[in-house]
Amino acid sequence: MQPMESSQPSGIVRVVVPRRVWDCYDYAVPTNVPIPAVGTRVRVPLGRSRVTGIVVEHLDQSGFKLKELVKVLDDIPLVSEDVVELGRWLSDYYHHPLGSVFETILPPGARSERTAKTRPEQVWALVDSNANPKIRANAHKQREAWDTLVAHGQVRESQLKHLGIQLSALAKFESKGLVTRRDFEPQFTKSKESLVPTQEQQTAIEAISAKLGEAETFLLDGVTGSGKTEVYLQVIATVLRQGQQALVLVPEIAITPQMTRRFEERFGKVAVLHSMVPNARRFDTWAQISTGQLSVVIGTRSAIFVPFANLGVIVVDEEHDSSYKQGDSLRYSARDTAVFRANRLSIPCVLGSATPSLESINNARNGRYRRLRLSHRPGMAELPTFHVQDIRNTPSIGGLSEPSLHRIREHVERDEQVLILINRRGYATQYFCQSCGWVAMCANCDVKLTWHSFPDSFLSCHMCGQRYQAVQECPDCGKADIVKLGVGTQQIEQTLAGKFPDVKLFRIDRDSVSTNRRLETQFRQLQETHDGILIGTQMLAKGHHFPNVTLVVVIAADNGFLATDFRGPERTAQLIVQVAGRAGRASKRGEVWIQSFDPDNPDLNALVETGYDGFVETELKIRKDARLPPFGYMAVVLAEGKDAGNAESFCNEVLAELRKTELTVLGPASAPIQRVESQFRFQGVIIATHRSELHAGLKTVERMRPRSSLVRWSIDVDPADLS
DNA sequence: TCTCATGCGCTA
DNA sequence: AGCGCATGAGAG
Repeated sequence: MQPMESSQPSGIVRVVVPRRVWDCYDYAVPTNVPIPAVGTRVRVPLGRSRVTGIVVEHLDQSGFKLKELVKVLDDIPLVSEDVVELGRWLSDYYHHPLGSVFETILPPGARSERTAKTRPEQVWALVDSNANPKIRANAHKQREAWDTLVAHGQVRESQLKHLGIQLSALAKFESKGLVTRRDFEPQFTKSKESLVPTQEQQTAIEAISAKLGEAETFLLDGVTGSGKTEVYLQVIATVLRQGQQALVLVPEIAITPQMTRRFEERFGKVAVLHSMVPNARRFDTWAQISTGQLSVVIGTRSAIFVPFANLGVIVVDEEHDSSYKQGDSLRYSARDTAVFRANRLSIPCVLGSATPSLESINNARNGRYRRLRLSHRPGMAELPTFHVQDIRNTPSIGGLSEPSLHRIREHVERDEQVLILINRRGYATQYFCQSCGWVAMCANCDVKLTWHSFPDSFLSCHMCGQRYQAVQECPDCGKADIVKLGVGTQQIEQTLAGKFPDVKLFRIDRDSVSTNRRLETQFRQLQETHDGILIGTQMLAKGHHFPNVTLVVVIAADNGFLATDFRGPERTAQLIVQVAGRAGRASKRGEVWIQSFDPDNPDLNALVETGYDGFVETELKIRKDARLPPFGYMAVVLAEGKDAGNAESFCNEVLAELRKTELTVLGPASAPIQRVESQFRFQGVIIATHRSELHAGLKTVERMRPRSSLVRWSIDVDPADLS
């Protein structure tokens, strides 16, 4: 591009830059360049360097002396106008710098100068499989390419590298009329018939379908096995018939294979987006969705930012799942963002869960959402019965009480499977000296180290990942009196191996199954056998079903019900109900026993006596009395720094400013984990009666800057936990 | 965030 | 004076 110092700009664009800044920057568009549309990536000078930004607005004039933009990177905008608007809302709602918001929104890879590929994938097929073309003897590459081609009949663009075929060879064959090239169309194994919906499903499908094109949020409250997915599928089928697109958010990729498979069987072509998809492909998928080449998208949290040409519905599956909340940088909730985006687009949003969050239940009660219930489980067992096992003054072996062991024996002897669920939240195996009380701690974080036996004995910090040797002698008193404290899956496994030497044990946790593939194998083995004991953590709550399990024993539930974090009880109840819902089949009703040192706990009792609905009643009352969410609006201010004094005093400055408003301000106090990676952490909690008060207050402090650049701070609106 | 200018303490 | 580093301001 030639320099254009004296030229009149053809227009002015306002650009967000990928920096942690609140403001946009204005640039002149050179005369011979067409004005790039809103959402287009542009290369612009910023200070001494050049950055890739996004056009967010067109202007006629600007009060600044403008520089010219260097290059327009996209022909079609990478970000849709509604996502540009979404970015503004996110910056406002989460009190986060606009530039940084767009860093979160854009797919990684968008910062390079590469343009996205919107052309569909190409396939080359042989015209005549018996053809014998003349290939020069020294053209080895061509010869190999031809042989591979003959072996495969046809090759896809994405296979070329793997097969070692060069594009130039294919081009040559094509020019000689030996191969033809066409756009790749995935085989449409003509839709497995949609299932015949139950009455309840039908009601839900009709209710949602009646509101296509309207801003309405549905809470699809359906017990495990009631067929929420079929409701999604049939609603989406209607949306596609109207020529629109659909977005399905899922919490984690570990649970998507089955979901994705079902969608592919029904719709053929489905775009999948998650962090394991390579950057370049994610980037291209974005572009193809924005041009309307792809219609159905399944993705994790960040898929909520994908630009759609014509979106018709958003589904958020397992809406209660905390992985929808991002824990750093822009601390957004993908579920709440989905509700907002759907509303703005005037399309329905469907939040599905067997254990809805208290927020969503409250929103359904006050009329913001419409609640649809699926209470039947076609072809499946009734939900198991719940019981409390009082383990005060009861002997226990390696975490399992005598009565629990007894019960396990009964079920095992009947050739049924047993599942042991360990509530691992904030609960791990610690390394502890019996003589002097020393506990192994991380040197950089104020966190007790977790002991692991696999692949060999070592200690690790779950905050920073640092590993330490598992010493035999106590570093404080020198005695070899070290024991491992706390119930871990390994310990339970050892106890059970001793008690039931003939029963096959399956242990499922992050230590034993490091890859998803191993996880799948474990699950498959488990489903093939009839007996066996399954020991695991919250990983068991997702996706898989255990038809032969008739007994679930829950260990360490008290950890959650008595947690200092106000969401502890909600999380624990959801975990227990989710796992219980995955056990049992039509012929055999299962039972769930929860071991507890605190059997009179109101939350626990409500859960056991009246199920999740009853728990919700009790817990909502507790939250209301304490003015906690969803009855109060909350934010957390967190300041971190190497120098504890600086971090604390800045936290205090922010809180002092907030105290000038009507808000309730608590703190500063050390964060529940006082130190992470050698940074001291202080936090304050802010509670408001009205959402608008909270935002007005935070607005007054959002742009504050610590005196020392070594102190970093953040605002967390609607925190998922207080740590 | 990144980059640069400024100014302070320290050394020589 | 000259270097290294912390601090603060500005970027269009």
